[in-house]
Amino acid sequence: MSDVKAQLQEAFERTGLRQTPQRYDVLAWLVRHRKHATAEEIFDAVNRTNQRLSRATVYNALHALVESGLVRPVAGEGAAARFDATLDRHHHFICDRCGSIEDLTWFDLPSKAMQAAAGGRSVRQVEITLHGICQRCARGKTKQATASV
Amino acid sequence: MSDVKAQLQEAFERTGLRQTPQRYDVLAWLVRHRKHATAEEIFDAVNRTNQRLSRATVYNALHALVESGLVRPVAGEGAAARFDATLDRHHHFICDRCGSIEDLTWFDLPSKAMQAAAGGRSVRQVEITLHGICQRCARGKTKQATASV
DNA sequence: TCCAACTTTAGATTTAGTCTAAATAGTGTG
DNA sequence: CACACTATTTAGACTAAATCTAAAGTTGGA
Repeated sequence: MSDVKAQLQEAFERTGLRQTPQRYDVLAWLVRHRKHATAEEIFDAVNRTNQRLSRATVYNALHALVESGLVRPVAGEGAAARFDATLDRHHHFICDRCGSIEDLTWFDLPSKAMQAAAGGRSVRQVEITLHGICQRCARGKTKQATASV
Repeated sequence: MSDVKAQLQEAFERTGLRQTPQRYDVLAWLVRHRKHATAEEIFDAVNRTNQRLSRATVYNALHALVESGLVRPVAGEGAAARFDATLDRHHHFICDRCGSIEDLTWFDLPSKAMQAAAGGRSVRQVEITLHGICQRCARGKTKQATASV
């Protein structure tokens, strides 16, 4: 319990992210409930104990936490937004800064290890996305950015 | 040109998806423009040449195309919707049927090949998601589903 | 203590995506 | 070819998710 508390505090310090009660609550909830929650679920849950917590703050907190690497956004379900009609196999690269998506040439995966990790589940498709800074942005020609949520 | 046309027709036949002018236009546009477009961009573009094309139809068409494997949804930018506060490394499994997200134990990737594919880009993080049918759904205990876009 | 920067808040606003009911198009059968 | 049946499209209303805004509240450092 207080173990977790210490761990979280340490995490905030380590990343240099200012710790506010709201951010702490959001992170703590996410750590406690290991499900992959939506912003709305987090809002509802945290709001139940901490009455006046604004929806916008949940989004702010999540942004900040993702930014500093303590939380990872996962694209599930209908959260697609972009489409790709390629019939050839390839992977993707997404730029943290400008959000652009680029195709990468295909490389094979360790299917043995993958099968093991998948357990009994039947796998239809594997999706690999690398995140980082694209070459345009690296060269400082940053156009603009829309931060990821 | 007409080469592409034949290829697309072939693709429709192969997947058994009924070919309609709207679906054809959407797929053709996606093939021609290799960018990873949003539904809105596709709507705007296709609508420019094919005047009366409804927004809903673009979504319908995309659904159908994704369903039959001709188009792949890519989660970019703000399209996250779910969050995950884990400090331990892991991969994800998303069920096509019920949309649930499960954690998979970590397995290493072929970093050599990956580096090569990444070219000069600096990679901060790698994200791996397997798609398929989860064990609950496989057992027929399907609760319900929200189809992926 | 005071200031400046940062954060939170409530609620309005924007945007993406879905839904609906009616019209249209396509398919197979006799 | 006519028929009935099913699938698809349409416009626009609707819903839900996320962002924005301006004002109020916190915080840490000089």
